[in-house]
Amino acid sequence: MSTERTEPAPRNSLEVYRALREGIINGRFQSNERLVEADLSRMLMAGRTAIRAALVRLDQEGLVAREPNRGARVRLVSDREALEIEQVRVALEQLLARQAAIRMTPADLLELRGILREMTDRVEAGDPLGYSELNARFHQKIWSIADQKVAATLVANLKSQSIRFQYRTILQPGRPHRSLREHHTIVEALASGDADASEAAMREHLSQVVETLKSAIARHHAG
Amino acid sequence: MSTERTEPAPRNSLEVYRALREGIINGRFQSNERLVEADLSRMLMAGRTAIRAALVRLDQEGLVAREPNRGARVRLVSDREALEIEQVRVALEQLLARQAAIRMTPADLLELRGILREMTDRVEAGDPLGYSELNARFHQKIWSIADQKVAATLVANLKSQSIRFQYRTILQPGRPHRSLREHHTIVEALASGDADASEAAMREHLSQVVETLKSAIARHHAG
DNA sequence: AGGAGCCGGATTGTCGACATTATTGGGGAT
DNA sequence: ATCCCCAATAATGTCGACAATCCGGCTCCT
Repeated sequence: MSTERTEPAPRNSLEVYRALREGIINGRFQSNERLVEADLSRMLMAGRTAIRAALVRLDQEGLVAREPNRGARVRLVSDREALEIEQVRVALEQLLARQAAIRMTPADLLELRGILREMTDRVEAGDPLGYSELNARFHQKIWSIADQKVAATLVANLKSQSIRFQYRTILQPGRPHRSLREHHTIVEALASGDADASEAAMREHLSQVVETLKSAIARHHAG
Repeated sequence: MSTERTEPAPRNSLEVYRALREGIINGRFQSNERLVEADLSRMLMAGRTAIRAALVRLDQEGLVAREPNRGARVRLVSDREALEIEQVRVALEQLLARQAAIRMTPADLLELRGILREMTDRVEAGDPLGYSELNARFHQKIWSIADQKVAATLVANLKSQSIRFQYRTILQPGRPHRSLREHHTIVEALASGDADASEAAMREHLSQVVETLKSAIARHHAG
């Protein structure tokens, strides 16, 4: 009973893939934990073939690492790599902000402002978790406005890889207010339809996150 | 004998993966061509299991498209998507140029200048193919200087997806000389260690490619 | 003639068994 | 006691066969 993980028994390989993916992202599998095909097969009530296909996919996606003849384990992303990922994310979100500025409609703007207002409420209510979720919605809305599938997909993938680090960076003292100001700036730039300004605002905002992450890592290494 | 494709008989799934990948990128498989597992199995002298694993990987990589129960085919990238890919590539190469400016050593600079000189020779010799190859080496060198695995991997993947379009864009009248000038500017910026200037120079250079691609697509739709 | 439904070939998805490869632990020689 | 080699074990990689699914054409009924 120690390894009781009551899953709703997926059968085909797609469901296995989704179940594993979720399990990794939500941290139900520890980082660097070995993923033995036979075990997963019993655990998820699926054939080894399905497990195998799912692992190959997750490997290519960067969530698990597979070594030939030595099995798969949950991929551990180093501090260094987390930083790289965040830097790439900045670059891509700049592009998305730029495109969003070009394609934005009045309806989109209204929705963004709505999210922004909610975010303000959460900050005033001292609800960092709710704020964090709205923050995600804010950015996703921009992605959908930009209408760039390639970039959006890549960003989403990167996010799933670095999810463990996010908690560290978001809960910094003084961050919420600053973050809120930055989001305001972004919306204003988008509203004016200025692509360059939007890109710059997004860069400013996310570079902040990168710096926070950098110092968090430095502190982590020191302490 | 119509389907004679003399391959050196790969056996394990890794080699199958590589062989298929190469075949797709080099255009030995037409765009949108169906990839029937049994056929590939015979053609590459490998079991269907290996083929299957390779196809899953290539699917996740974006080189083939698999629909459930309907098989796999070489993924056809639309004009629209090719443009998106190129835009993402610009964003990533900007980041790489910036990092390269920071990490560059004198030895790196020497090597870059060497490549640049060779490129000049090729232009004067009127050898667009050799120029194109050197161009690739130039950019790869920058990636290796930047030392950012995440971004470099993504760029490499994107390139393999859009390879078919590249031929169109590189062989434009007047392009070589302009391209050469832009490369010079990039090297100078890198040499001065100015991250912002390097990023801007790279952006200038690749935006040019994006514009060329845009008009090529427009022309293609018209004609 | 036209369309719904159905059969047959072709192809993918899944399973179980077997071969191959790493790892671990013990026994023997020095 | 230490090191090396080798068997035992556990896990992955591969294969062949079978089940499920899809596509085409055909029939049959109206």
